[in-house]
Amino acid sequence: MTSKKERTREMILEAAYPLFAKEGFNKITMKDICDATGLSRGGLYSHFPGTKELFEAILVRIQEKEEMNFQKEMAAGMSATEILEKALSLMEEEMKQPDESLSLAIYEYAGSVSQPVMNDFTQIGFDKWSSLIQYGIKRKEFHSVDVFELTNVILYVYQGVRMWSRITDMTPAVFSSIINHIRKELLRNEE
Amino acid sequence: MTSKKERTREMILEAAYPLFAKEGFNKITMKDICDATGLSRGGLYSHFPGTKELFEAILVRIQEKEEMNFQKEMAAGMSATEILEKALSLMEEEMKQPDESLSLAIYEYAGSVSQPVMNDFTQIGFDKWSSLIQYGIKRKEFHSVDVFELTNVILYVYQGVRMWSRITDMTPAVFSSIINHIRKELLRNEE
Amino acid sequence: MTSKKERTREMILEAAYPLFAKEGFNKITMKDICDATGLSRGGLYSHFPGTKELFEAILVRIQEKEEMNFQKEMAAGMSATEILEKALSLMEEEMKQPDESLSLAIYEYAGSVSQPVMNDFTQIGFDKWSSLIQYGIKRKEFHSVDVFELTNVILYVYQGVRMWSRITDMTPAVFSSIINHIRKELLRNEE
Amino acid sequence: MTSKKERTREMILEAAYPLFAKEGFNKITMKDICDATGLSRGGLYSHFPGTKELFEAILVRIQEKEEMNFQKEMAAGMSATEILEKALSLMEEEMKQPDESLSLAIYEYAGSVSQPVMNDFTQIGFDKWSSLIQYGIKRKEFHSVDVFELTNVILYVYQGVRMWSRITDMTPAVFSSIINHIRKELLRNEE
DNA sequence: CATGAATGAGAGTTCATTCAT
DNA sequence: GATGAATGAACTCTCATTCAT
Repeated sequence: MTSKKERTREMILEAAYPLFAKEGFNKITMKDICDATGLSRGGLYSHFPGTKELFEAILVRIQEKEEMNFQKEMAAGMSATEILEKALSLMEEEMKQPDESLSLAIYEYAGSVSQPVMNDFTQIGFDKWSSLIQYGIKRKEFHSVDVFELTNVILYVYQGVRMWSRITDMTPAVFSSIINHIRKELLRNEE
Repeated sequence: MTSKKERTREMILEAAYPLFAKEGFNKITMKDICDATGLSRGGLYSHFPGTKELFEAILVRIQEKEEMNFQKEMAAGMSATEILEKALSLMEEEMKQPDESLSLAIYEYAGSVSQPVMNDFTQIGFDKWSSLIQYGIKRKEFHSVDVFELTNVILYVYQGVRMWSRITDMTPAVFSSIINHIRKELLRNEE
Repeated sequence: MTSKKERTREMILEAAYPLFAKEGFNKITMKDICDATGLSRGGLYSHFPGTKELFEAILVRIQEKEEMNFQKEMAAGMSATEILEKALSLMEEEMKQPDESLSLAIYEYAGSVSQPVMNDFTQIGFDKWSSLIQYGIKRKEFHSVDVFELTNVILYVYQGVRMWSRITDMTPAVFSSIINHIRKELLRNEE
Repeated sequence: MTSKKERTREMILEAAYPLFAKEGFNKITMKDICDATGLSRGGLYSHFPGTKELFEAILVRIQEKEEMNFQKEMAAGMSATEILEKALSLMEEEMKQPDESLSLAIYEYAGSVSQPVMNDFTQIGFDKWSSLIQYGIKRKEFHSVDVFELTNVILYVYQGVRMWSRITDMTPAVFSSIINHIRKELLRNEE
């Protein structure tokens, strides 16, 4: 059974997530998190020594979730097309909810620590998509595209949209045009 | 002759730009800008009432520069391919210098004002690329791609890279793969 | 037992009173009160968000004290003359100690908030004196004067003296002449 | 002919008066007076070294006006009753216009200089009323009241009303009750 | 002289962080 | 442990005052 301390920790991360998603990293203070969790100053500090460490804990949780993707499906022999469609749907859904994106917070956080801490993150995303594309090509479901190139395009166009959708009015048509582009690049029958 | 006030104002913007580019919007304080310009508190405040307004002045200058693009070249009848190649070169150059990018600052700034101030910005970029692509298609230099779709991909993959290159180690190979993707989508003879 | 917070709050009010009495409202800064209380900036601000609210807390305490006057004595059937003499003595004492008067501070404070906050104060003073005069008249101890008129005279001549004694040299003879005037207006046997 | 410098000086005093009347002494800054006069910082400073000296210049002008009172009328043999009625009318008018009163500013100013500077002011007012009352008694128009006492009452009840009328809602009935009291104390036929 | 850009001291305010209870 | 009062550093902002133009 998880200890009380452990549960409080989870509760804090849960409560802090929307704050960071909404306001970014720099604007959020320990006081904000006290207010959001209902914990006292001292109480919060006994769990996390600062916003930096707290945010890192949130990142770790996300990373754990991200890692679980595609591997199972590919191992189970699911069709590449099917995996792709599921992934694109999810992507499109996420694009539509910019308020739940940690993007801004991640950028701010990464800018406030000296060294490139997001390398792992990028690597995970890169591997995920690379392996899916290779899997699709091997199964002749996908065009034999340049894997490196298309992976980069997918990764960064997605990041670009998530970011800008927070700060400009962006219609769903934009999201689908992006999704569509990716699909067309990969799938034969869409030609 | 420009007044002294005007010259000081320009000097402030010049000095503040790299600060915002390096640290983003939220982290920069008026004091930082005092230090960077050598002005006193009061002196700086007599020019700008806060970082928000100062940053907006920087944005206006950028926007003015951005607006001048492509139109002249197209009006002069320059080949679409040539314009594209120049633009892609410039893009690649900019990708290599994440420290000079205001991206992070713009995101933070946009998040700290209530509503979509960046719509104009996006519109300008969109129009620029849309018109170039249409121009290229009309001149049979470009594939007859979906203009809306490809413009979006170009815009946001560029923004994604600029942002993400600030916070991860990104090799030049990534930049060229992106540039290459765009080129291939548009130019016939690259197929 | 009163909480620590409560006790600190009282201590602050106690320490701030003489500052306001001596210097008025506008001249006193939160820093002055920090120095007077020995509290740090943050400590003081956690109790009061500014001089305005702090001063209001002082006013509330005074008002609570003021409200208790005369009612008990009249209810107990004490002679009007006796009550009056006690009140006049107190008044004369107060006139002699301009440094303890909040008058200036109250004027400044009242001028710095938008609308008539002192109406309650005036009303309390008015009721107090009105009821005493009526009580004295009913008991045939006082002349049957115009209650409204004499109440106003008493109230404002007192305020005028308190104010003006802060800023000119005023001899005790002035105080007694005022006190004497009030007494003569009310008491039969003084004629 | 008055020099230009002289006229600017007068203009400054004229423009500054309503500021002090409305806001008191402490709240008014040299900047406020710059704005009100349209003068530049340097320009204003070449006339007055600070708000203190500027306000003193205003006080001197007022004092000069005050001094001219009653003496002429009494010398001309005008009836005491008539002089009194004129004075009371003026008083009542002034009470009705608290916004034009410098009272608050004077109190603040006096509190901000170390020594009692308002003695002259008080003396002038005292002499004015004392001599009128004596004049009226000598002419058998006034009751033979205690001159010292009644002069004090008149002076301070007036100051009290002027002050409080700025900060509470005060009906005209209050003003007339005060005026009436003074009249009754002095005039026989009002008995 | 007048102007107004600039200085610099100091007020207001907020929070990360500590520590007695 | 948890609490929340208190500290103190740092930031925003305002003006009296100066001084080059």
